Amino acid sequence: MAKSPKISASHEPGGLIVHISGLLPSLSPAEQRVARLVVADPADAARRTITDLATAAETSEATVIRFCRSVGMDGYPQLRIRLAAEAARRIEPPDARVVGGDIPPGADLAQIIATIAFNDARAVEETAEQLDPAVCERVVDAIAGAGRIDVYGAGASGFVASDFQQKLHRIGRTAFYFPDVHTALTSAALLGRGDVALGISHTGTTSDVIEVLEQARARGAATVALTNFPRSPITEVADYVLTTAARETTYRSGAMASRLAQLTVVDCLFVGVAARNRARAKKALEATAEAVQSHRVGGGRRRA
Amino acid sequence: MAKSPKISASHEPGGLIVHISGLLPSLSPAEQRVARLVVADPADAARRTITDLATAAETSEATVIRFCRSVGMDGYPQLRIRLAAEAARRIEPPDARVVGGDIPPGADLAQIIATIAFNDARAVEETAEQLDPAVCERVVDAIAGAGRIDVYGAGASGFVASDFQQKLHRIGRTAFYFPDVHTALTSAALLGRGDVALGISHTGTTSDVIEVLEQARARGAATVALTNFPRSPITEVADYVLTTAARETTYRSGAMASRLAQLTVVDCLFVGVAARNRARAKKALEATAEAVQSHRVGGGRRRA
DNA sequence: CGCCTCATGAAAGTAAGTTTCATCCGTGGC
DNA sequence: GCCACGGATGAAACTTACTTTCATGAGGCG
Repeated sequence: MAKSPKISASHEPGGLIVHISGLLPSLSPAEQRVARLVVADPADAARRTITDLATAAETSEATVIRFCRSVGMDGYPQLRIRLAAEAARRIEPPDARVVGGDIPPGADLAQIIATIAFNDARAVEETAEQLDPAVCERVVDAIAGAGRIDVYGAGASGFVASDFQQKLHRIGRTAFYFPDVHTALTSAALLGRGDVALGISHTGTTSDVIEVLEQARARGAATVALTNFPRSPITEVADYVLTTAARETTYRSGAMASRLAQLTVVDCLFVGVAARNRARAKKALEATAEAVQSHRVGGGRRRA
Repeated sequence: MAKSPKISASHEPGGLIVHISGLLPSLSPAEQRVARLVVADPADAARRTITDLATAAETSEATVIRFCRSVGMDGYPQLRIRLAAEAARRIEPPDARVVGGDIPPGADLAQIIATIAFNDARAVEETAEQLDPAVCERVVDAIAGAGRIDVYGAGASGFVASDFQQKLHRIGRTAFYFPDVHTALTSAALLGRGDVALGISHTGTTSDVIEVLEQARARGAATVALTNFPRSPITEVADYVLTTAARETTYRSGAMASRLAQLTVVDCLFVGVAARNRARAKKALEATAEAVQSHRVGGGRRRA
């Protein structure tokens, strides 16, 4: 299979910290220790010398340098400066207790709400910051010109996939979503050049989705991956990689923020596609809105 | 003037750059050359090495160090970091063009992304702000103690409903979602005291959802409405009303931000319920996570 | 079991930052 | 005119930080 050059976001304009946490699972254990220190307190890390940081991470200077390279820096001094800049830009979070992403056992509901909202909003913002408009553009082009679009996703990502399918459908693009792997595989087998397959997986390791995307690619379709981890397996079967920037890992915040981030990306694609043919998209949307009108009761803000 | 080892205890409150330009006249000629370079482009200076900067200022490294001391720094690395931080802070924050909520016809993708993310994040934050923890508490209580939970929603809200159902199911609560009105009505008819019915409708006017909620209420179940409009029809059949705060109205931003706001609310409820029985919820989540483990590739980290 | 790949830190090597010190230059006193 | 004197300055010695190289060992695969 001819592997076309993969397009992914190699830039990390918005947040270095976010970028690093996205790469975290693809790092070696020792590098992860360094990464965690850096992410936990960027300003502090910027103050440390390389030897100091190495000691704190219980590893050698060499590993710290490797870590720098892994996240795309030239060397330690560059990382230091970027971290300092990042830390300065970072606005003080509203409330320390809210930041951890984790919710303390004794938390009351007000606290829970604040924490979740903070993390959700952050995920959305940071995702947008690190999204590469150029890659999006290519994906939008592909979707806008596609004969058919298949959207794949399992579990929580399945909802997002399904949502995107519905959106595309509403503006008159031929799009499908399959809750079932077998059906999805069958569909992928029928894709061809000019079609698009979009696979969504937060971890990037969902084998079902990867498998289907692989199939689609083998058939000549353009493949797009949407994941939180830019070096996860799913990116290897994708022509275009779009990443979210949800930092949460704990079970409670679980897939929550990542879902919102995924939806944000999907919305951007959707609006991009709709903008390609504004008039037609608008007409289609109005038609579909009208279709459900009879299922609305008066008294709302819509016409009777 | 001149140089005594330490003049003032070097507190340069507002800006390092400002501080430096204030000291400029008291510096020696060679130091002034350095200072001017630094003030002219702090970010650039931060990137340079000491030798580099010395050369650019047509002086020696020693003088650069002297300059560092003169402005109250320990040495060159510290200056560099402070400069990087300073430069980062200087960057103009938001961007007026993004705030409007509407996307202009000629917008490029970068603009689209910024706009959507801004509105999405805002919707999440504002929703959290106006959510009434007391009402949430009651709803959480009801759900936590319910024999059965039905979640209703149509169209885009259907995804949210479905998502919530899945979440509740994962922590061992008996929850249902029905994509079809008839089935939903049937289910509602079987609810009773101690059960909970949650209806989601952005506009609050979706007759299908209202009808089902009404049915559930008639059977004695506690009814909860999640809508953006606190006086919409759906609120009339609900014991508890939770509202989102998505301001968007145009077709483009359409149901997008509202969906995220709904998800945020749903996540809050979910975490609230999970927190009611932390141990059991955790166990259930771990068990379900384990169940899908075999559908993930590369259990640990991925490619280098 | 042998081969390979990869992660890792010790140590060697290089570059950056810091200190020391001799020189230079202007100033003011004799 | 000559000579201290003191500050400014850069060359070079020196120290520390950063980077590379390489040997080792663990884990995976045939």
